[in-house]
Amino acid sequence: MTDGRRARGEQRRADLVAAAAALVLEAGPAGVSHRAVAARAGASLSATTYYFADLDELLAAAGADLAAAWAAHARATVESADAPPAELLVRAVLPAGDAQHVRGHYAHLVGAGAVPALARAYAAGRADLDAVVAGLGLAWPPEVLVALVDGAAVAALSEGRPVAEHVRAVVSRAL
Amino acid sequence: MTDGRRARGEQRRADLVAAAAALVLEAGPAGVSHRAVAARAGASLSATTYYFADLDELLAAAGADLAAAWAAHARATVESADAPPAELLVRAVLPAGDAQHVRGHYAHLVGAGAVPALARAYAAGRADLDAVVAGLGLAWPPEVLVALVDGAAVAALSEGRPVAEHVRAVVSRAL
DNA sequence: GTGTTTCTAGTACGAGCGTACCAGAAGATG
DNA sequence: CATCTTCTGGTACGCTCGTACTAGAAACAC
Repeated sequence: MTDGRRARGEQRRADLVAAAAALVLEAGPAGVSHRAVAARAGASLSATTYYFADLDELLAAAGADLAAAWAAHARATVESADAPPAELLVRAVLPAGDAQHVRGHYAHLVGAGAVPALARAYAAGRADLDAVVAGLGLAWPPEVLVALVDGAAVAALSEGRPVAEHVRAVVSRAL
Repeated sequence: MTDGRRARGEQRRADLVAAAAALVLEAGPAGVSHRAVAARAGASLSATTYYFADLDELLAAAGADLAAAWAAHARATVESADAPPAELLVRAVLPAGDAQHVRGHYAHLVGAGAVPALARAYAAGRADLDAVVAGLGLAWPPEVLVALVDGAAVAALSEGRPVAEHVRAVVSRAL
């Protein structure tokens, strides 16, 4: 291996980004601090400031990661094709995980547009998502279908109701 | 007036709640601190702890205020009936104000379900909203229509695009 | 080996936070 | 008048935060 330092450093950096992304899903963007990320990644506090100029940069990297993972999850779900289209739609748009993860996902989503780098990442992810959803063969344009799922999810989150269940009910009422 | 102290105290308390609600819309729930609320309401720091046992209680009061205001705004918009139904739908569901207000509204919405008192307030507000939207005479159930607007708004927020514009586009594509 | 770059660990500073406490002003009651 | 309750203002404690700084370990080049 030439230059093991570089490789080690990139691994460390990736660990920090992954830890930050996990924290976003678990505790929302506000739960991401230098110290929390370091502890989660098993690194020292200084590592976070060595690899990222400030917290915004770390959050942006984590957000780009989350946006990419979200689009990849959607693609894998739709391509598995192991359920009716409406069910695939719901599973593709909603992130996997418990209620806290879903809440973290949407909290991050709502705040993402205020950070240009994240806005771009999510625009790209959403374009990917729309393309995938269009392949489901449902009657509406993909933006409409995705909005339906997102909107139903927000409603469920605001009332503290089970998200997937409520989303399925709204989708079935619409199709 | 009998007992001017009591009346003065209730006014003070209402001022604090209003200040907290304004801060939620301007800076999101994370922007609400005892000190920020006190400064905004023109009160001293101690007033916030005198009227509210802790920050959660203050946030809950502000949230209940926001939920009620949101439902009232929707009702007034629909009852004005001074635009086509689709446009009334968009105006009723989206909060008035600039992009920051809309972002604050949805950030608060997503987090509300985690606090039982807020979940109840928003459930009541949403029931009100659904009833009002049902009166628009559009082809879909109100939950579906509201979800469409909320989902489109979240998409726009995540990409940093103008919200109302994007929501109108999605709604017109769906109807 | 020496020297250089990359990375880690530890510590420190100043700021803002939630919250608690207390002295006193303001108004009501007798 | 005096007394009691309600409310206000000011201050303080302990904590976490972002960020900066420095010393040294680790991996490479020569």
